[in-house]
Amino acid sequence: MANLKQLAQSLGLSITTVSRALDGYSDVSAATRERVREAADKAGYRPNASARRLRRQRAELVAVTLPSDPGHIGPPHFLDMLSGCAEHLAGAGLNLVIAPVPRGESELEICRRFVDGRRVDAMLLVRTKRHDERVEFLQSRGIPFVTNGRTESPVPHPYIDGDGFAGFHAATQRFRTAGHRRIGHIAGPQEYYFAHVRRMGWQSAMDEAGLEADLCAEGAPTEQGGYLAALELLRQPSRPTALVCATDEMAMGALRALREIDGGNQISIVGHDDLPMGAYTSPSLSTMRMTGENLGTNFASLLLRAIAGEPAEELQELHAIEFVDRDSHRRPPAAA
Amino acid sequence: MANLKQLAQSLGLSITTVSRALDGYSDVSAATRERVREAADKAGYRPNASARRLRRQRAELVAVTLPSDPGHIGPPHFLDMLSGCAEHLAGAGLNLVIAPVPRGESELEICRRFVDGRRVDAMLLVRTKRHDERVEFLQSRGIPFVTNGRTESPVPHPYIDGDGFAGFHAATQRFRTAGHRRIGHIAGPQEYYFAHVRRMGWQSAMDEAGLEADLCAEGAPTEQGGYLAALELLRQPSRPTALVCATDEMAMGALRALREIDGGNQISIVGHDDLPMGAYTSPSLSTMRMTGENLGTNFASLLLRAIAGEPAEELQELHAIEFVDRDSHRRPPAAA
DNA sequence: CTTGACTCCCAAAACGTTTTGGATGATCCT
DNA sequence: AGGATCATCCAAAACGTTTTGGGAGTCAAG
Repeated sequence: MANLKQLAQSLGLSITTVSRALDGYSDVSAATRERVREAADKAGYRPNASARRLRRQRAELVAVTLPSDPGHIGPPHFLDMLSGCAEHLAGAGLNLVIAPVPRGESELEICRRFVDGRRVDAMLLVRTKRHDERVEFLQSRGIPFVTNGRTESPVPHPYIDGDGFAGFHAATQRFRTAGHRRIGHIAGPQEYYFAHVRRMGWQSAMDEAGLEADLCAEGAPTEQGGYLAALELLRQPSRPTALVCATDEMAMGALRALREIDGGNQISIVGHDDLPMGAYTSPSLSTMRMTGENLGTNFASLLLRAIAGEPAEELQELHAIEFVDRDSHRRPPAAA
Repeated sequence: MANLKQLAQSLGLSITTVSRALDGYSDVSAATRERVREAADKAGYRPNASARRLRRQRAELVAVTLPSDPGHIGPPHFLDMLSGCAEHLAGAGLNLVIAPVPRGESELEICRRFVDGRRVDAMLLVRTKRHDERVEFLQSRGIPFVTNGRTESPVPHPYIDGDGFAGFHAATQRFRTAGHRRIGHIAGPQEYYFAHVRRMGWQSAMDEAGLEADLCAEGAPTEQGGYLAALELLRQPSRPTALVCATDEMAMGALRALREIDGGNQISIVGHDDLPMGAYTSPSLSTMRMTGENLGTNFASLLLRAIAGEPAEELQELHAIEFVDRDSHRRPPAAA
């Protein structure tokens, strides 16, 4: 309610002393420290955030950019992630601001606005591209950041990601072991790292099995994108008997396509992300998910360490992918 | 990159003139204005946000508190809402910070921290209670805010809400018209306004139909809460033949209870919120949703008007509820 | 009595803006 | 010529902190 000056005046002390008393410095006597603290409490004093920020040259803020394209908004538990992340950051005196990207503006411009206007001390990036200009920009500015998802940047940066390659490799092998030979892949836009690496996982498993990796269709990372991509694969002369889909949303679109197609209920399918609604589709959607608890907290602590100056190499977390065993992947391999 | 002083020095002008040139004041000649603008562009100058905030005595920030209890995180499209809201606010130079509530701290304390530390110019509140201490606090401080959901506060405040009373009244009537007589209600915690008003809607429709409104069970606003509440109702000597549920999550819990109970597939059900996954349950979940597009944008513009000083009475939006016609409400009324 | 160490306090600078209240000439009117 | 008006510019204050670099005073040791 009041400011430091008024508080100091009412106590007959200097601004300096009051400030230092509240910050717990040892060069103010225990007695006055107590006296100051009491008065501050009673007055409901809170330091003015803007003033402190100006003086300390820190924004006490971290921004996370939210891509506005539908289907690009990241993992399903994104809000939980944000919430956990914000909570952890708050413990370190940082607040999380969300930076949506308006139509017509690029994510890069948003980063620029936040960073060059010194509005933030650090940034969080989601849905990284293989070649990500936001990453390059932040690196050029030397501002700490952590990405959710890797990139192909030549200079290392902190990230947290799931091992999509291994996950999709294993899922493809699982189908192969079950007897499938025509295993298709519904891929996301290949400029995204996650989409690319998932496709590589599928492809590598196909190669190792000596199977041709020709049943691949790419689409937008949405229900509709998955639907269209699935239709494309189902029009092929020799249909797939199993589909490995880049995301659950795409998998749900693929399920819709399968329902519309004769014999579609004979085709196995698996997605990725473990969207809650996957448990309710029919058949319920088998899927994969990143292991490790509370992505948000993890994300936040990586960021805090990055701010503290730890080198990027020590701030890279690659988590295993676990299979979520439901019904949609158990169709007979011979049919279709 | 640079600051005003350096910019001024390099141009041989005063700080004042540079500042005013950039802000487009008319007391600097068109020629110098242009010259300054070019130099600023080339230097990539952005005013330091903290300094501006301190001087202008505005935080340029708005906070929204996120309750951390599971199932309390508000509407399903909450993230979309936040995103739309943040985007709209950004147009007015305001950024949106999310303020999660850590365990052991109350939402009120969070509000206090943000408001008294002058970290924000305004606040957004979600999941209001009938008697909401956050609302009282913000009113006492005179800081602008908008709630998502009404309260019973004696002094009016800006809000945006769906007409839950009418929605649940209509849904109950719909069951009555279809021949149901034993229509139950699965209620959310009654301290929440939305939960209370939805219950009142059901009750009033029952009263009008001359039916006894005794089949009501209250639970946490989660899947599990709905499950438990449904079991409670199904244990009654005379079971309900239809259930009106406070939220979709609770309705999905109720569906689970029905699956476990003999004859449960004969009981009609309807939820509220239009969660995306409701389309995939079996039976697909009939539900309700608030009309009006982009809640977030709406929310933001109400807030901007509140900041501009419009009286609260003109900033209250009550939106109609529309029925989402799927399968779960079409079970025969006679069974069970 | 001096010296040094120690405790407790403070004045002033600095952070980078925005805004107030002129100052300086030039131009125009009478 | 004298005054008024206008177009440009600027010095300095202010916003509320944190931090630097001491300044008194006390006390114990030399």
